[in-house]
Amino acid sequence: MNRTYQKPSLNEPSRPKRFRRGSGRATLADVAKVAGVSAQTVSRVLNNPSAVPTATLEHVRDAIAQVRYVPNRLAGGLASGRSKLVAALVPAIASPVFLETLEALTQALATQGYQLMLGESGYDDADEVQLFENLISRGPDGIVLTRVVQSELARQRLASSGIPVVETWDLTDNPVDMLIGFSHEQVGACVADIMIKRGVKYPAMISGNDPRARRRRIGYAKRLVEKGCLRTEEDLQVAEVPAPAPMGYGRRAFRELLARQVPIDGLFCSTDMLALGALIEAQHRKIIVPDQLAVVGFGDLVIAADTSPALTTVRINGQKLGTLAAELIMRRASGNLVPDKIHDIGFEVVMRESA
Amino acid sequence: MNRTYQKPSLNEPSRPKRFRRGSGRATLADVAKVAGVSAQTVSRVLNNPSAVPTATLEHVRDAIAQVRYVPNRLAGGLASGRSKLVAALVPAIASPVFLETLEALTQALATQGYQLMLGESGYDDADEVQLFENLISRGPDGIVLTRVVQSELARQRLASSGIPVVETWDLTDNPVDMLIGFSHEQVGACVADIMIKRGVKYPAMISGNDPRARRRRIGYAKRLVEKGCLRTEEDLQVAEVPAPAPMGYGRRAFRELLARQVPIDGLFCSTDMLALGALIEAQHRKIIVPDQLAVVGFGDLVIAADTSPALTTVRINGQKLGTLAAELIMRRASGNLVPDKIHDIGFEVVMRESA
DNA sequence: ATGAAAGCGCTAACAG
DNA sequence: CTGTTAGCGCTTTCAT
Repeated sequence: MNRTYQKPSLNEPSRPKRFRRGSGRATLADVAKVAGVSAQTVSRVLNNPSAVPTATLEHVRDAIAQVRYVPNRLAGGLASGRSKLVAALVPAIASPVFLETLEALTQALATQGYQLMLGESGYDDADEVQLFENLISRGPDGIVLTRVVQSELARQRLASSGIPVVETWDLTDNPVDMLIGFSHEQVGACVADIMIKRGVKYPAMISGNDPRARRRRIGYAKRLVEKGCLRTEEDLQVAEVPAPAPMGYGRRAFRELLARQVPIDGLFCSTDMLALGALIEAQHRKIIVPDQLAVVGFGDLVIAADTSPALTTVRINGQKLGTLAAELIMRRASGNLVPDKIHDIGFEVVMRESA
Repeated sequence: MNRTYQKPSLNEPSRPKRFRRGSGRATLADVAKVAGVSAQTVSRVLNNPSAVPTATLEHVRDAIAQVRYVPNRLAGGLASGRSKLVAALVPAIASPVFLETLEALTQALATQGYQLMLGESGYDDADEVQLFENLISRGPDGIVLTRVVQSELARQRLASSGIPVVETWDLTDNPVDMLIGFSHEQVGACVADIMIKRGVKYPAMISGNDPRARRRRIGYAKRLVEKGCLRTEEDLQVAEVPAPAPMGYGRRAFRELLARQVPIDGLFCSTDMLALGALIEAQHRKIIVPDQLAVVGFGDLVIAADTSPALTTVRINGQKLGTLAAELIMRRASGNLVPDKIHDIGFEVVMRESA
């Protein structure tokens, strides 16, 4: 009998009075009927095959193939409390900065059958609670934020949901739960050191208007003052642009900086995209990088190695970050506690030609 | 009585013998108890408020706030057959090409309370069926593919799942369900026309190795032959690079092309990233664009307007595509049929400086 | 090693 | 307008 299995017609006279039709797809019970076992055994074949003898295993798997059974994980998740869904929230999907993280996260999750839900938070903090509750209502086994939670209310709601949370791309002393990040102030300070080592006299910065870019700027300005390159932090020439900033903003911001008629020989851009824009504008104006102007970016996007001149920048290991986030959550989901809740993954200065 | 509502303790002596503890979070029933109504009424307040008088509405909403009720959509989805989840599959998350589409899709879905699940398919077609079943098992209300389904088996499985499917970024005569795309061959032909109009004598191409880039190439070569610019399609100078191609590949591919010692005065790059790479390499080698070399890209990434010279390219309205995909799926989910299953959204040539 | 029963939290269907 | 009942398809718990 090789015919395709047919679910019993819904119009059979024996159906109960109060009736709801299901999805029409094969269910565990259908497989069980065909295989001549109970639904429970089929479930075991799927979720814990080692508890089932080989003979039964094959038998049931044949039945699964025959009825083209596709599990319903909504039902499974409801029953077990484990949805195998992980939610991630990024400020802007179109921003290339988090792509590497997101990709690593997705891939690491996929290896264990987890699926990513993606949400967009925006750069402002409007309605954090609403945003989080939307995710929580989906019953994810974990939530990854590419930010630190802002409001106290949101913190409480997240914490009381009992769902593992990983805040990333930033450092804070009291994370909601777990944290993977690095110090933006230190990044700024490091870039200042590069400038100073190059003998830069007139430092400037093009900065996105998001909180983290601002903290890189503060670290940068502070160190410049410490080293005597600047009198006060306010003396730093800064052009601020709205995040997420496309390359064109970098060109324009650099023009604006030049228009101030103040000498500039060192430029820190809060993202590589902005740096690329500045580089292009410099080339356009025949300003020689790095001889006349040192340029440093942030992020080490794939483009950074191939600009002309190649961009000196700060690399965040987004892949490591994403993979680690996935690991922490999956470890938690499997019932294990995570020993280290705070991970400072640091950053790396990539010296190339532009500074 | 303003105390926070407490769920009855799980250790009460009256609990049934066979016992499963839930998530510990408040449920509809808890809200109902506090509000002094039935669970059904609470459900109506949430999903169909117009069917409930204002007084009850407020009453229930107070109770919801009091117990900090967050709905469980896994349960809701299971019961109603509508999960308010939409799955999207992109070849590579790190590829900027689909970002605009993805962002528009996410945002359009979010307006109606839908949530995106993101998956990565890769550029090869390994295990399409597996990939799709993974998504299907999550019970999404729709599936958006940034590709056309390849294998017949995968087509059947998708179709028989009954889930609305939107294939995008391509055109085909027999879509699984709905389709939003444009003709890659026509894009290639259009670019050829630009080249010819510019008087290009020695056309070349840098192309990703994915099927759609190849079809753009075919359209390009065909038209060049038709117009007598090339003797045969094989005469086109092509450098092929692996997709998804970062900018650096464009630089290298262009070098490779130049190393062939064949004259080149027109270059079509299968993506803007590749074009940017070629542009940078040209600048590096003092090849004047567009005077000595016309360059045309594809995609109209945000960078394209701000390269130097500004990049002439082909624009796909990713935002429109994403929004439309969301609309089609949501219309279907609300029970309405979609009149037009195939949407050719075309493309737009954006003339800038590079050609 | 396998099965039966109970229930996860919600909504559809029906009845009032 | 509101409540009761019966599932959605699965896993947990317990019994064999």
